[in-house]
Amino acid sequence: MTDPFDIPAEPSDPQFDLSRFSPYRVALAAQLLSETLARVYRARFGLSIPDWRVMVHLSQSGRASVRDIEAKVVMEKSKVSRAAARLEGRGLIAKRQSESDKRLVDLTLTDAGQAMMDELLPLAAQFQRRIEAQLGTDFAGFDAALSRIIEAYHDSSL
Amino acid sequence: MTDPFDIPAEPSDPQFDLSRFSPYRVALAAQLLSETLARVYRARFGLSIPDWRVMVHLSQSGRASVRDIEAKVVMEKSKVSRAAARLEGRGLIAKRQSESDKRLVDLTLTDAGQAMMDELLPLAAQFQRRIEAQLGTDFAGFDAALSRIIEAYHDSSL
DNA sequence: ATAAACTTGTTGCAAATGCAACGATTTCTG
DNA sequence: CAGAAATCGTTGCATTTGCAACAAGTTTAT
Repeated sequence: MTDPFDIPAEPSDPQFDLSRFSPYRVALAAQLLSETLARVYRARFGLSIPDWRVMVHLSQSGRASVRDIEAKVVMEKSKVSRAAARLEGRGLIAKRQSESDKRLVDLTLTDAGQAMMDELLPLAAQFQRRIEAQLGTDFAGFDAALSRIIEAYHDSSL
Repeated sequence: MTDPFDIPAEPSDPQFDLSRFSPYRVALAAQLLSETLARVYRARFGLSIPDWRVMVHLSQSGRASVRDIEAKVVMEKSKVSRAAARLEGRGLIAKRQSESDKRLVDLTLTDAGQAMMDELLPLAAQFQRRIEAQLGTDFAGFDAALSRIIEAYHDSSL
């Protein structure tokens, strides 16, 4: 990927405003949304955000290895591994060595984990609807912009 | 309990898609942008992101207390305090007790710090222009949406 | 067939983080 | 004005994080 600063040079504004800097604004929005959600996850389900991401991914994919999750939800594999260990300890997921490739670990939700997600996912869907309502007509551009950013910077980073 | 691996794993809520969940997408975009920038800050200036935020805020405000920075850039005060200690150790900022209120600490850039920002800020401005170019017509809605999110969740969180 | 190279998941370790507690100061209240 | 309450910045502590190293397993190349 090209150097982030490698664009045609122009006279730079002497006035730089942090509060208008998009990377800062995105980080701030992410932090505020995460904190709001994390409070609910933790209070109602005892889940950290890494825990939550693993659970949600498993509820979608049905079965996944640590590596699958690492790639799909963009978390360090050690973070995934530790989340999986916690969740297994709580009986929310099951871990098994894969038959086809014994390096891999198959992760699946247990019945208890499935039950938790049946309760949790509607709340997440509700939150999503709330955000879309809050953003109104700006949501389309917002979502499109996120897609662009995620695609543009995906390979250049981990 | 049933063996989780006996059952062909089924997604519990086909309606919910993590990759479409806005809080997740914002967090991912923030992470990718932060990693891209953090590489540059660290490689070229030896600054972590907390360091960078403190430096940028000081270059704007000229003088600020830990409390000011905590509020403006939404970082824990201990994080600000430690960043300030690091930066003072490197001679990039100066710390002194405030005259008017002796609980406060006045933070200012040193000449060395100012020189670093004179080199750094044009790169940041360049990066901002690059993002705006990448997002094209979606940038307006994107930026408006960020404003709404930041405002809506600002008080409900920290 | 076999050694080298690579992949996967876990763990040790150092650094970063969040939170609470604290001393020092200032402001509030009666 | 005095005592209580609040604010500010730092620090101790436990937890979390990222990175590198590692064992176990698989693929590649000769």
